[in-house]
Amino acid sequence: MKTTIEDVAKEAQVSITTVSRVLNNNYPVKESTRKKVEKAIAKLNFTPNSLARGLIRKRTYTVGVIVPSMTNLFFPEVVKGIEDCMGQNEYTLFLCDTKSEPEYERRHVGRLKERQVDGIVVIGPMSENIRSGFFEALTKEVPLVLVNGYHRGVRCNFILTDEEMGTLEALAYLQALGHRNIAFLRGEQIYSYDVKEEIFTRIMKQSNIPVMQENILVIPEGNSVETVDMSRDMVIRRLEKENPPTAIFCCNDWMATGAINAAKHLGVRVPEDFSIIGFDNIVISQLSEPKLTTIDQTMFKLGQGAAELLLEVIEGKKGEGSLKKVILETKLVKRNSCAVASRTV
Amino acid sequence: MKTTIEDVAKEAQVSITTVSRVLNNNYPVKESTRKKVEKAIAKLNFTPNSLARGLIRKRTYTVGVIVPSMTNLFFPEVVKGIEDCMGQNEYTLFLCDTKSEPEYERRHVGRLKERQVDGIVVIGPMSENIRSGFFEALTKEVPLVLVNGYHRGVRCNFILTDEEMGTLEALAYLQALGHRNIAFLRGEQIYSYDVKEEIFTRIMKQSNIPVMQENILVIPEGNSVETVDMSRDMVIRRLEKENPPTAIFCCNDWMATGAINAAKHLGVRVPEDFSIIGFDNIVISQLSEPKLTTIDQTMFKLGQGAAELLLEVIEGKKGEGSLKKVILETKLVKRNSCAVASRTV
DNA sequence: TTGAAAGCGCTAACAT
DNA sequence: ATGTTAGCGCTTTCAA
Repeated sequence: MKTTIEDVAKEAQVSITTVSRVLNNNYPVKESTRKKVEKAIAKLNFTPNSLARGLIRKRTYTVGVIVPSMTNLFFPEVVKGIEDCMGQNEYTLFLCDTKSEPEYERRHVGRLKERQVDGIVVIGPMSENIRSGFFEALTKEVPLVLVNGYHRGVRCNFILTDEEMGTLEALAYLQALGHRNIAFLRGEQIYSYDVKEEIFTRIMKQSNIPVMQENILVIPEGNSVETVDMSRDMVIRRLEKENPPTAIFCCNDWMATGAINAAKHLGVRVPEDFSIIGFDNIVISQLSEPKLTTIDQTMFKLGQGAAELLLEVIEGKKGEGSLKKVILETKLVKRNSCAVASRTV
Repeated sequence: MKTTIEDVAKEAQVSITTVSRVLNNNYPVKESTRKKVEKAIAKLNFTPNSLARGLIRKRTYTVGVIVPSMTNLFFPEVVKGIEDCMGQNEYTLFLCDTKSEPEYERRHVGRLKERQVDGIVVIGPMSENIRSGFFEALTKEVPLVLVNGYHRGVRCNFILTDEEMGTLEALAYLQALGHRNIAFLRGEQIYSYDVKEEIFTRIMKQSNIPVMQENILVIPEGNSVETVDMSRDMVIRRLEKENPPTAIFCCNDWMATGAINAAKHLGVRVPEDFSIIGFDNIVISQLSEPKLTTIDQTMFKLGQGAAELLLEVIEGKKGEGSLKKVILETKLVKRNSCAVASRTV
């Protein structure tokens, strides 16, 4: 049998209340008594049961973190930020992997509620569950923060990076280097790619550069190892065609890595003959030769920010009425994959 | 106020016992009663409180997972394996990041015990805590499985990959390709590097190849982004010296990536002029050009295996006496960074 | 097939 | 400064 507060009380010859008091250090206890109790605790190797504590206090000091994938390089970075902040506040994290299934996402939320978490943060929430009102409803039940995946008009707490500004900055940088014939590489389906493409098109128009359809490159899967090879092949094909671009904007670093490999394959020099800019600044952007110039999504900060926001909501307990949308700035990280355009169109 | 089982009972006009029975589906309940209760549950949007349940049952269906780092590419893969197995068994994971601090590791264990987890798996446990007997003592208190970090004579449940065999296989492969002048690249301190170096030295001796001290390359930090650049510089220096090796064995894929970058920097062709073999098969091994030949540590399986082993221990409840040591085989993954030696010493 | 009642280990009034 | 006691929300005998 596990030792309980009662065993400790007996051992120290005091009441369980007193033991509780030295445990929580929230009421005056005579020094000598405290010593006795502490000795008993040590002797019995007593560990308080936080289930019982949580049951009464209605506070568990746990939060749930839901991610679409553990192995994606982006999410662990965010989780780290959350853990960094929450850990300091004595919270422990539940981690749930949805494998990008809306169904699993809902199920995990259910389990977390059963476990009486003090709050939930969902990184990259599924569109389906945002649109259906699932998260709006959840917001009324439990402190909730969504990281990225922002949709207009959805009444939830959000924290996100300003991908529009980031795209703008990347494109401006390329243009400042003299590039006019710029390709755009994206994956299918995901909302943030749409946003980026829209901005790409707009900027090209504003600069009076006709957008060639051949310069919009779309691969099926945007966020995995396979993405690298898909991107590589796609870029090779484009580079071999007429009027090859002098630069490429990639919607994330996986794609940009593929672009670097494409150039290497063709003997095209990066950045002298071909400039490549990525997005996210995940760890692989520092692994290539040359190292990738990219837009930093500051994932660690995103995590910290999510945690801070969640803490606010938990403390606030207002539930509704005081929803927040926090937008973090992106940052251009200049490394070695971009240079002045060597030729003009 | 949250709705409780009592509210449901009132709504359905039955006793809480009956509600509990339909919740757990463990005693006969008349169909019509069940319907009533289910309707009440739905109407009140009732979620059972698993703290209360855990308090009674002495079973929480939670397990703690402790990792030295979230962002290391190796650990998330293992965690995914654990989650895959545990998730199917209705478990939820607590995730704890120790930042490689023995002190944090101990503190997290303490918190997990308070939370009454049914078991704990520690991935890459800190040597300090293994040697001090901390984990041996813990084994007597709670179901515990250690992933890697095996030390002889330590009475804990272990699961690990056979790194000795893996090293052997890698070296044999290199030799079969005709390489005799082989370099060895490692980081400091970590036990598994010691094991690998020992084998390297032994094999060289067995093959009557004098081990040149210049061929043992040691960098300070073996397991982070910085490792790539450190390795790159280290390999460049070696390759520029007398009698350069025709192949290199790298203790992990970060180092191997650095080696590839070194070759690229020097204009040395991989694999034609220089063969590189890595270890682990983390995701970056598929990103480089050429793709890395490496030894697969089957991290996902490692995680699954750990989960299965933990489940056994939890069910078994024998606590001691029945400790297990599970060893997984590694696998040589032939990709494109190794080829027949172009010259001999 | 159902219900009453005794806790699980702890906290927090309320006494003393 | 310390102790008594009533629960927190649930499961599980035991009885009906």
